[in-house]
This record gives sequence, structure tokens and C-alpha cells, in this order.
Amino acid sequence: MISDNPTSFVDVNTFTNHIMRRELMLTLENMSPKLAAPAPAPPSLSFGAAGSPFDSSALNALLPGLATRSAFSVVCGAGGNVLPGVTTASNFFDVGSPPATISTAASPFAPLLFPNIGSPQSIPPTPVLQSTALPVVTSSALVNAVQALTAGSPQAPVLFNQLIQFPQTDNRLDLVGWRVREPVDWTMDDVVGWMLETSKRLGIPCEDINMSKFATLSGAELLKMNENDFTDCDPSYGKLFYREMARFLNVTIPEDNILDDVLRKYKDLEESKPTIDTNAIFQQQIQRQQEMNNLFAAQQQLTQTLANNIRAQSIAQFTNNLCAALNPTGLNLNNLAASPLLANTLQRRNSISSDYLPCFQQGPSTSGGYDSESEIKGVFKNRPLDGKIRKRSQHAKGNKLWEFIRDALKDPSTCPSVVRWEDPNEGVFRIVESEKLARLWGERKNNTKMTYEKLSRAMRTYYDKQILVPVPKTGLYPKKLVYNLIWISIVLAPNLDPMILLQHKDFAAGEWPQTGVQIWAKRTRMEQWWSVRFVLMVRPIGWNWLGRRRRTR
DNA sequence: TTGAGGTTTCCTGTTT
DNA sequence: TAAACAGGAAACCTCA
Repeated sequence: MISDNPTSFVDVNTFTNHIMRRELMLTLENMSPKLAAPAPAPPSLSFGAAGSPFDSSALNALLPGLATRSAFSVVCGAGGNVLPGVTTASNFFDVGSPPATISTAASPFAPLLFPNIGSPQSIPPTPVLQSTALPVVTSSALVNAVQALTAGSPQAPVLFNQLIQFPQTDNRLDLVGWRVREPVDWTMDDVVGWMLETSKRLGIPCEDINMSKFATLSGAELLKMNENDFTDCDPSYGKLFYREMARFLNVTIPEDNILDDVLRKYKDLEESKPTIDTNAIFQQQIQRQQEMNNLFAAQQQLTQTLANNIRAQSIAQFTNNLCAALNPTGLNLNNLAASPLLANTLQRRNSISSDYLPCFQQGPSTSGGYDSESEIKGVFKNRPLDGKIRKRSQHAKGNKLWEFIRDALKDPSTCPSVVRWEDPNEGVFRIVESEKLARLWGERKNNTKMTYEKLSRAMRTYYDKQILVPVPKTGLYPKKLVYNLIWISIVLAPNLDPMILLQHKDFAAGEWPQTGVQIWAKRTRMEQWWSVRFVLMVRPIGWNWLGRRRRTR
């Protein structure tokens, strides 16, 4: 079984030690012959004095090569916090803390990680990096996001308000709207949402999908595409997505055992990696890359054969019919027989009844595995055979204590009557009715014996994890029952504008697990000011966010 | 089956 | 004096 569901808040030590380090090791091992050559003296970049506004231009200079970067981290603000386990100045910059200078001279690895500073031309992309084939994050948007979240920026309070309070704006990215819309009506967001959900359901690592090619398509454009077009967009999984779309639309497509073999072999390779030996992992990746190349060649051949033998006639007509169908003045369903995806969806659209939308919203579907609605609604799974009613999962999504508190702070029925913000910009909140909050928490966990004493004990376990911190009863907040919720996890999807994603309702919860790039933000309230830490990294294939190799069975 | 994560429960002692 | 706070220890439950 492949586990891809990360904890929303990742421990920084685990994160750094296990993932970034391993990623660096894999990269550097592969680059070792190049390291023997004398590296040119890299320049130093100044990011300004402690407490000064963040100078995005220097960061911007680092970002254009992000697509092939193996690891990149920036610490903004002050405080001088150093990520444990990261010892070279090359992959860790402490911005705003003395000495307020970034120097790549401290490590020979720096030119590899930051070729824009070093000598990019002399270092070709490694097979490891090629195999990950990461999409590009818009650097200007990323810089804007970083800048906006940085102390000293006038945008910071506004943005943090959005993150914490989740205002009902129309600009939020809707990743579940595809469930209740006809595919022909899907927006680009819907397409992305469907792909993310599908990849999650199939256990495909999201970062392996060439999302950028699909992320700019509307549903109508997607339906216009044939199998080859899907494959062109993503040679690895395009065909699979085409079939998933066909399945979603209840369109029958000839079975293709070779594709199953491709996927099976891919998963076998993915799951057969060694657990400890880094070098062996690297060799496995190289081997896997070769195997995948062979498999993809076979897949391409198959696709071509199918196109020639089965769809030669229908492809052209499919496109023509679709173009006609998309023309609002010339829709003719009778001509769509050769356009399986579109014909089906248009017929479905044509026959939408008053109870059609609810059929998407109710319980498991029987028509193709799109049953995660029940998961989203938190339906209990794995009810025991012995008939005993067990407590609700402590690990169910949205069922963690901090999520409960966060939700309570968002819910007008509990905020401000039960909990209320003291300072949303700083994440400081106050429990107004402790026993009522405990009762609500108990209801959420099916635990009638919950008390505030127990609830507060659970909250104190967050101190170590830096999710909550106690607020001193002197100074700004002399009252009791005041806590500081200090962690915000922000996930960026490939090729999507971070500024849009930052407004997404799920981001403060970090509930978007399968993305290739992650911005991970920690706000730490310190004496009189706070710092923001961003760690931007690329997850190595075969590893989850916690630095564990994916489980195999 | 096992270990990890996230509580839950109980407890003692301290502070407000 | 009650309520809140702090934290140790062990049990519990679920997931991977």
C-alpha cells in the first residue's frame, strides 16, 4: 500500500533530517564527479539588516531555476533559528539575522543547489532530477507570497487574516466543484481538482503527473482531447487519465492490459525500493527510470496501435463533432457517436433531473469508485465486526484537536461565544466557555466524559509540537484561557499561482497532501516580534513528507 | 503484527 | 477556595 497522506504539520527536525538531507545526498552523490572540479567563487547576496523588510529581489534571483532545484530553503524574519540537521550555509539562509548575508562560498554544494549563483552551465541536470521532472512555480508569485507573509510587509496582516479566518471570498480555489458540475462545464480549477482526486485515488504521486499541461484546460477543452492528446500532455499517466475520464463518464473503452502492466510494474518498482541504503535507492531510481522508459515506449506503441486500429476514424470526427458541439449555435447530439467522452457528458447534461446533483453529494457512488464524498463528510469507516461502537477515529481528517479549535474559531455558532480571537494576526485566541468547548470536543469524538481538564491536557501536548504555545499571563494577555495557535501549513500545487492557493480554505489545514512542492510556514511568536519560516522543498519520489519510505506490503 | 501518532485518562503539584 | 495550569505516566485507538 502506498501512503501519501502526510501529517498536516510536519516536525521540522524530521523534515530536515530525513527528507532534505536524503534529497541532498541523492543529488550530491550523483554529482560527485563534478564536485572534483574547482568551483568558481560564488557571489554573496545581502538580504538586509535584521528586522528590515524582506528584499524580494535577491530571492527572486534565486528562484528561476527552481524547476530543477533539489532543495531550497529560506528563513525570513529574525530570531536566528537554524534548522537542526542543516549544517551548510548553502541550503539554509537566515534572512534578517546577523550576519544578514547569504554566502554560497560556505559549501561546495551551493552551486549545485543554486546554479544561478554558481555555474549552472557546467552542471547538467542529474538523472534524479530529470526523473522527478518538477513543474515550475511562478517565481514572481512565490516571491509575492513570501513577501506578503514576511514581517515588515504591509500585506502580512491582511494575508494572515485570510489564512486564519478564511473569509468567504469568491477568489478561492474550488477543488471540489467538479463533483457537482458536468465535465463540459468544468473550469480549470475543476480539472485540477478532478486530477488531484483521481491521482490520490489511484495512488499516483502527484508530483509525477505533468499537471501543468492539464492545469490550463477547461472541462470542455479536456473533453475535446483524445487519448493521444492526453498522452501528449503526460506520457506517463495521460492515457490513464483518459480512461479515468471515460470511466467517470461511463464511456466504454476497449480494455488495455498493457497499460495495467505498465502501472503494475511501476508500482512494483516503486514499492521494491530498499529501506536504508541510499546508494541502492539511487541505483533503484536509475534502474526504474530505465524500466519506465521501456515501459513508456511500449505504452506509446500501444497507444499508437490503438489510435491506428481502433480510433483512426473516430478521432477526427470526435474533434469535429466536439467543435460543433461546443458551438452554442450548432449543438447536435446525434452527431456525437464518435465522440465518446463529450457525447456522454452532453447527454448527461441534457438529462439532468432535479435530483441529479444530490446523487453526487450522497454517499458512495456505484459507478466508478468516486466515493470519497463520504470520506469528506467524515463518515466512519472500518466499523468493527464485533458490533461494538468504537470512538471516532482520532486520525480522521478534520478530527484533530487543533483542527477542531480552528473550526470553532471559524464557526459563528462558537466564535465568539465559546472561543474568540484576541489577535488573529498573532494567532492568539481565548476560550470563553471552557466546559462548553470541552463538551463540543467530546461530541466530536463521541466521548461524553470529556472535560476541559482533559481538553487542556491535550492542548498542552501541542506545546512540544509548536502547534500551540502558552501565552504569558503578564503583558498583553493577562487573562487565563488564552493560547497562541502558531502553526500554519501552506501547500502549493504545481504550476498554480501561490497567491490564489494561499486563499484556499484548506491551506491553513494543510489538507492537500499530494503535491510536489510545499511551502511550509511556521510563525513563532518571540519576545516582541515574530519570524516566518519557509521551507520550500521537493519531495523525493518514494518518500512521504515525514521522511519515511512509503510502506510496502 | 507492530510501531507511531494523537490523544485520553488519571494523577500530583503549582499558580492565579 | 475554585479554577486554571503544568506535566509525568500509562492506556487507548487508529493508521500505515
